[in-house]
Amino acid sequence: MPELPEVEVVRAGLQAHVAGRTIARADVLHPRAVRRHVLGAEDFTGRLAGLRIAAARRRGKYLWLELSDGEALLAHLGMSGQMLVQPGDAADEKHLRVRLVFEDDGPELRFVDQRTFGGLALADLVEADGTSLPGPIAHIARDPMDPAFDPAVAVRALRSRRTEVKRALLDQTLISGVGNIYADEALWRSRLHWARPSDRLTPAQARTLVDAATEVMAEALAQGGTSFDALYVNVNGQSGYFDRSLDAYGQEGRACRRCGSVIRRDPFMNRSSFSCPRCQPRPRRSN
DNA sequence: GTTACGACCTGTGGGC
DNA sequence: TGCCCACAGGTCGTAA
Ligand SMILES: [Zn+2]
Repeated sequence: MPELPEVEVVRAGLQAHVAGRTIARADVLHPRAVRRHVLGAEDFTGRLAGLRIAAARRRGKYLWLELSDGEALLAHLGMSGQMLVQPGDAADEKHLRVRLVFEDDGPELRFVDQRTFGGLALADLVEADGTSLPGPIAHIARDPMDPAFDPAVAVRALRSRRTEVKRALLDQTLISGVGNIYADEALWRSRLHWARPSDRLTPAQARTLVDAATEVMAEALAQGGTSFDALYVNVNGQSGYFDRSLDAYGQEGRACRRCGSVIRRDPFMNRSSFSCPRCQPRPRRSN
């Protein structure tokens, strides 16, 4: 699903609805949802009972709940994960994977995930570059909404890679939070073709791209994120509206808003890249 | 260490 | 109706 703006919408919902509450019980309904918790589902549920949720945090597309014992409940939504705040008497969702029940009388927190690429795990917090992070994601780069994000660092990282610029932009260890939608939008705004060699971008081009990614994700967050269907929703099951503002992603056959050319689709990493043939010409060889 | 690819899942929509 | 294929907001393990 969910790229940075959509995950941030979920984080804010968790902060509002579960921070400060104490977990009474956790149920794992599908073992694959906790496959990253190496000690297994029993250990996972056993250790959560009785812990209080202090805060909901995020880096890139990863979320975590800071717990009262100093651990973190780390979550990734994968392609189809949802965090839903639901009354306990609401019927189980078809793809309900994990349920958290609280000691108060308030609603449950449900992790629902059709494709099961997402998951939850308990992890220790570690110190990385002056920031407390769950150990398993200590290698993930800062995202553009991080107050300590340094665009110059991201520019250097992108230009150090011998690969296509879109591959670099999607590499979460260089800059985090960008996925297929916002990569295509940032490239369109920067007038760069996705196959341009990342290490041959000028510093100014790379900076334009980083700034475009930052801006498009901020605009998307203001619209509640991007959603084409009921798979991508906030904790109350509602979709965002940024799909109306997309200029490239999913726009094959439509006119480019800038030049009127017909937006094309190319196969890319078993998915798609959308771009404008005139604004984003294919690289010849060396640029 | 870097890079590229298929695997991991479930579901939907289109063509025949 | 049904079958088969293409495709979907992501990462991860493996191999070169
Ligand atoms: Zn154009």
